[in-house]
Amino acid sequence: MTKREFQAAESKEKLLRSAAGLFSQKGYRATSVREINRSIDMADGLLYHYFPGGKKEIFLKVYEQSMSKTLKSFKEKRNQEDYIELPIVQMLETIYQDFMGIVNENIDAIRTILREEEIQDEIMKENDFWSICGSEEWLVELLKIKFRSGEIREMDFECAASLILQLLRNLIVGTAFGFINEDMMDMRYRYFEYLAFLWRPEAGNK
Amino acid sequence: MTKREFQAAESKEKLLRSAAGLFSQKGYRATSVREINRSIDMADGLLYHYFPGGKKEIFLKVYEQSMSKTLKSFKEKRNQEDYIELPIVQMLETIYQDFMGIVNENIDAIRTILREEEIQDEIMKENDFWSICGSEEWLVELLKIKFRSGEIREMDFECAASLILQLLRNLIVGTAFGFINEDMMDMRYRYFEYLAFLWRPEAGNK
Amino acid sequence: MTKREFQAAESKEKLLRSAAGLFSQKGYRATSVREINRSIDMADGLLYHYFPGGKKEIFLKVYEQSMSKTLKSFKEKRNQEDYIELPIVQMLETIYQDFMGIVNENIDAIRTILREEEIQDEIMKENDFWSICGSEEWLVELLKIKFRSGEIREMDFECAASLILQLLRNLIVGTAFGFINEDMMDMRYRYFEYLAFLWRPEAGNK
Amino acid sequence: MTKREFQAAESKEKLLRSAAGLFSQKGYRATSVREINRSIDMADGLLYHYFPGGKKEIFLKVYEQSMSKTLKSFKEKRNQEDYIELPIVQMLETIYQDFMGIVNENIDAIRTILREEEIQDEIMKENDFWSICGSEEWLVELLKIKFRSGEIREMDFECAASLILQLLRNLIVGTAFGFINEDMMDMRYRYFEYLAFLWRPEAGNK
DNA sequence: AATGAATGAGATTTCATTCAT
DNA sequence: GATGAATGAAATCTCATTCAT
Repeated sequence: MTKREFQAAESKEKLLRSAAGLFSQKGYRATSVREINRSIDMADGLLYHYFPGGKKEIFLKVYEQSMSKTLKSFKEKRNQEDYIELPIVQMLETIYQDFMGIVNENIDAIRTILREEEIQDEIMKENDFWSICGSEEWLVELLKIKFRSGEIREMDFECAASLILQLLRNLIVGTAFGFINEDMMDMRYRYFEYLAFLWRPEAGNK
Repeated sequence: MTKREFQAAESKEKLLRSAAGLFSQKGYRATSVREINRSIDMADGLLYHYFPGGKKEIFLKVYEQSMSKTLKSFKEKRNQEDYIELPIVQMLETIYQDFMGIVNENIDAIRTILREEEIQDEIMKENDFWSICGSEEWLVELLKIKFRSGEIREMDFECAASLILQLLRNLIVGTAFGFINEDMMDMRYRYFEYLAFLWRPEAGNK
Repeated sequence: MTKREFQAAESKEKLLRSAAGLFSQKGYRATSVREINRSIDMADGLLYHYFPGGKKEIFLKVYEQSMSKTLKSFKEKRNQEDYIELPIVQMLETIYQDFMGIVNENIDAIRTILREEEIQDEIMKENDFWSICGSEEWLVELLKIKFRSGEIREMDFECAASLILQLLRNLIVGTAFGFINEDMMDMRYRYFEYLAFLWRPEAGNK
Repeated sequence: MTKREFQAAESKEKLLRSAAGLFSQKGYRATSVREINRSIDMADGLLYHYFPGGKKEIFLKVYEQSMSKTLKSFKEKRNQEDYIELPIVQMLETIYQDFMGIVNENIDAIRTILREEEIQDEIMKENDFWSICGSEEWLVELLKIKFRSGEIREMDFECAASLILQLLRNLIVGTAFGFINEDMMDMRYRYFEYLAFLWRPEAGNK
């Protein structure tokens, strides 16, 4: 890579970073192309050199970059078998930690996409955004293993998995829109214990 | 009320109705003041006579109107004691029905407010938007009554109530952003049965 | 008409005049909307108040105004029966005078329209621009009358009329593009005498 | 010529060819420098190496090339003495054929130059564009020869020649601007016969 | 109360040209 | 010779808001 190629790549990267920041701060519509350029002292025309599609293209690229990373992370997590060894409460807490870690890293992109009607459809269709927490099979399997090992009682595992994922999805949106506060977060351990209690094998069956 | 005052009130009402429709259809930024005026054949300047704060004021008024209705509805529902008589599954279904009925009536306003960052903070602060499903005490009480009557077992009732409300809150946002599809809706009865199963008094305790 | 309506009409008229002048001076593409506004000290947005279609609409309106006047003038001229009384050379000269008078009044519009590929098709189709010298029947009739009165000999009158109209059309384009100079204009009397000579009834037939 | 010089000449030629095509297709203003470069896969800066005057210079060079060929062709034609042998109608048709052949080959350049006001003056002044059909002496001579051989009668030969050239000039512009249709073209034989008829030596003089 | 003409800042985008590499 | 990144002026158009009538 020559010096020029490096500089070019850097300029493009700077544009993407600047755009990502502004988009997440102010949203798509409220961020002007001029602002993106000014924030990195770049001439107005250059953005169209790197992104001929203009504002829309740079937004989609910003998203693509961030979202593909996120989606990959989610899939990797699910395949890990670390969860099996843990007792129920710790298992739920670990899933939560993993999930929220990824969400927090990408919260800006998630919030921005959710907010921009104009652009949302294109992104949602192409990328199946909500699939990130959609296919619940891995969790169903996990619960069944726990059942077979006698840690939890028999029940509608699909329902259980689905409800847990709904809670996780709620975390994403809630975090993005700021209606989940610290108190709610801190209550989670109590939630997990409550679930573990409900799932406990019945005394009479022992 | 003089004839003039009546006319004025009528004009204001027409403005609010038209604005509400357009805001929910296209969002705040994408709706132009001119559009609002044209849709009811009103001169451009007149809007500032009724709403000196301009577009922003009219948006806040639209929201206020819609939200205060919504909040009132929620509170009324919660005070009803119809839920007590019902068996668990029916009780959950009825709560769901009541809740979704109100959400659906106000879904446009909800969606618009969630989407418009520029304006959201002002609204959220003033009105404690999320309080609509926040104070869970009424549900805690309900569950306790059910416990006392022997329909459900003892457990962390605050946790149980909180989780149910989280699910309801998820429904609001999910419906607003279109990521809850029919299938998910239809699964709810299975959810309710699953919960009723988990809550069932243990056989050994009888 | 109130004072305000008058002012509004005046503003619109000023815009049209300014646009017409600049378009004819520099052409459509080379004239900027800003220039039009600056030349009459008008705010940039106002043009779009009067002509929501922007630059294209104002151009078409300028043309419409000018062209409809022109087309009407041409048609009126042709219906006049003043030509019949005149001897051949004077008749041709009078037709020429009438024709060029109209052309000169509208030469800016004609030149601009001819030049602007982008816009030409729309105008040509809607208005049948070249019809202004197209239907030659009136001239054929005129020549036949002259023949019957013995002033000219028998010949292919349609050809004769068509050629004369081609010369007139040439005058329009030539004047518009500046390749007809004064000398050529001054030669016209010689042309007319030449034609009169060619058309003279043959000596042997007398 | 070194290899370098050869490459340079080749690059220049490629630029000119591509530019000529694009200019004639879309006009001067509507053709961007970038388009020219892309069409031959050339770096943006290189055009200024070969043509320091930029877009304007390349346009003038394109025109020069095309126009000088055209002008040369016209002059060559006029010097040919093939016309003398032919009877009047065939003579006119042959002149027409020769003329239109040249016009058609260069119609793109002609149209482009006529359309681009910005550039027209420079070209017209330097090259006396309309001289291509201007000096009518050759045609005057031709007609005089025909008179002396008894094929046509005496008349104002300069007028006759001038009128014929005006018709030819009309053909150029009409073809360039597309207001000469097939029907008009097909009528030309009738025109020529009409002229031959008018020019016929008078019966009584024989 | 009502009108709509007027304002002007600001948005996105294009493009000929320059210049360091 | 060749590259394409960088520049920035300028173009068209939108829109919330003001104000004379």
